[in-house]
Amino acid sequence: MKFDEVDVLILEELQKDSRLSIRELSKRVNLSPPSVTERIRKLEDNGVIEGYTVKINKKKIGFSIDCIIRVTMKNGQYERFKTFIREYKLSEWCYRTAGEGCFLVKLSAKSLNDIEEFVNSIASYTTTETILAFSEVEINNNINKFLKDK
Amino acid sequence: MKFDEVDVLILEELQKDSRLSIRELSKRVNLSPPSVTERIRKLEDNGVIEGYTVKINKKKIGFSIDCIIRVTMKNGQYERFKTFIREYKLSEWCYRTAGEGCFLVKLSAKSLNDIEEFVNSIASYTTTETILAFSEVEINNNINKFLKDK
DNA sequence: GCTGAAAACACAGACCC
DNA sequence: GGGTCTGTGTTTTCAGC
Repeated sequence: MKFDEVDVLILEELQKDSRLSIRELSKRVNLSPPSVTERIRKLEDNGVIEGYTVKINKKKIGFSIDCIIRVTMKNGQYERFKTFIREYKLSEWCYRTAGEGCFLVKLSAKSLNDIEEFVNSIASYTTTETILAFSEVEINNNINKFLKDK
Repeated sequence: MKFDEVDVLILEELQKDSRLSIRELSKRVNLSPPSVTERIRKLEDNGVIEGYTVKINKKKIGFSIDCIIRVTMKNGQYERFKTFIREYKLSEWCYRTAGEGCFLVKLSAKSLNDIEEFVNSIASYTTTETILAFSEVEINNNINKFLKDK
């Protein structure tokens, strides 16, 4: 798809605040409101923009422990695990991985007990390695970081 | 903080589409627009709502490889690595971890060559284990999943 | 890509339950 | 805590260029 600097500017501004009005957005990128609307529509149609969401601070609502768990299937029951993890109440993301282990899962938990429960609940058909996160290193995720210097 | 079902409903709707107007939001949660505005303001002030952002599909803009790298420092140069990773052009998130390894880093890359470059660039003071992601398992991240059944 | 006018919306104040 | 009304200014949308 076509994709110019103005599109990147729009994505940057929406990344910082997706509730910005079209009007304010149009001022920041020096275009008229209808033009900005049209560009956003195209980015949505192309699937570059998947949606707009709110960032919720999980720590503020009691989920103070982040951990990543490496899950290895004992008997190749991949689909069983996938079905389970999609709706598991503490799961945030999950990747099917190459190398040691079969899945990498991120949990957001209230206590270590939550994590023990998780591990126990899949222990019959998996083995696990639990990696506790001490802290998160804040990363610059501005889309421009990925696209510049080419 | 206080936190009732209506607050959860508001967060759910904003999670699905943060560009909703206050009016539309108020219809969906059966409250008047001023009340919804006030609740959102409180959620923002309390830090539960950290911000509003756009979901960008990285695959659509050429970043088709996801990988997670376990980084171990040879000489404890944690700050050096943190400073590096914060602005590294392919990094998406990073955790300081307990257990084997010191950091877990997620990269979004265009090619395996990108990943080789990353590993090479920190090889002098770290050792790494690269975990390629075959695919992502789509997780239900509705905030209600975390809060229900208590 | 732009403008311009009509319709929809957000916000603030005053007031009440 | 919640709701309404009303006024003001802003924003979106759509037609036409």
